[in-house]
Amino acid sequence: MPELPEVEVVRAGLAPAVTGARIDHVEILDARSLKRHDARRGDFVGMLTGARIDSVERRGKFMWLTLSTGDALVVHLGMSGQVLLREPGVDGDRHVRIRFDVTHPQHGDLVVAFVDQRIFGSMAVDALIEQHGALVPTQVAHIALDPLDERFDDDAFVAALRHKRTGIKRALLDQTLVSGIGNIYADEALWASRLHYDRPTDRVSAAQARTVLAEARAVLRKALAEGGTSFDEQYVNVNGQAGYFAHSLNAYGRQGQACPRCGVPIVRESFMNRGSHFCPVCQRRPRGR
DNA sequence: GGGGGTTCCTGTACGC
DNA sequence: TGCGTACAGGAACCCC
Repeated sequence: MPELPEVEVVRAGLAPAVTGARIDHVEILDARSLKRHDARRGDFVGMLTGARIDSVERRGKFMWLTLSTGDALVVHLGMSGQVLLREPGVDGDRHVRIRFDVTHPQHGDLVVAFVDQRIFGSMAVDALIEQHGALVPTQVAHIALDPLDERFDDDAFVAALRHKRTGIKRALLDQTLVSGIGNIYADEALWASRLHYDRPTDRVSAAQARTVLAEARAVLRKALAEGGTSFDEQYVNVNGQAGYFAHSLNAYGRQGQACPRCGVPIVRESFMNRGSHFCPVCQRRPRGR
């Protein structure tokens, strides 16, 4: 499931292939993949056809292609989204929702396929606004910077986290506080920090907040270096290849297996409609929870 | 106004 | 074998 490392792998693979390319043709195979597109701003196909792709950007789990028209094509992969690069005429990918025919001045013709089994992802054409000295789509403006962004303000994060009145995992998943972290890397960062997922944020010390931020950074960087986390066919890079980080997980998906630190079996609990994996010894449950 | 529960969606795994 | 059901979760949305 795409979190920051997976989206960045896709962005980095897409950028050299499509930067400078012109969008010749757009085909919508499933309009549900346009749920983020505001039709009042214009027709999706019409706003893209003929546009040149100038760059491929990312903030957190959102990605966007800046266009010569001044707009951006926003991409969110959701749970199962993929962006695949294909040779023209090569069909056969399942669950293709939107298909783009592009022409690159050096690389020639290319097909960009937006594939999404569960349709939690989507695409949209959106206006760009200036923020933090950069241009971002309006629908991405509320998303915080991610911890790998050099402009990320550690002190502000620590203060905002401790000011909240919620559990620490819920806060880590709050994309307006810090972006790019999803269920897998939240569990991993909390395991590395020896913090229980339901620890109240107003009872997290400044030192602990810095630790969990540092561990989140470390796990995101390591996963990025290994090409992201793949459990099945739901996450692949633009060439359809899986990442290797699943082999490096310490807590996520390891319920019943020994904690790599203390040997006690990892526990999985349902929390926020998803699984939370933690070591019951290393990550003590907060009192009264 | 912020916290937290619900909802969207489909392929896979599993039980009967 | 086949059917029904639970499960996976990012983020918008809504209610309190």
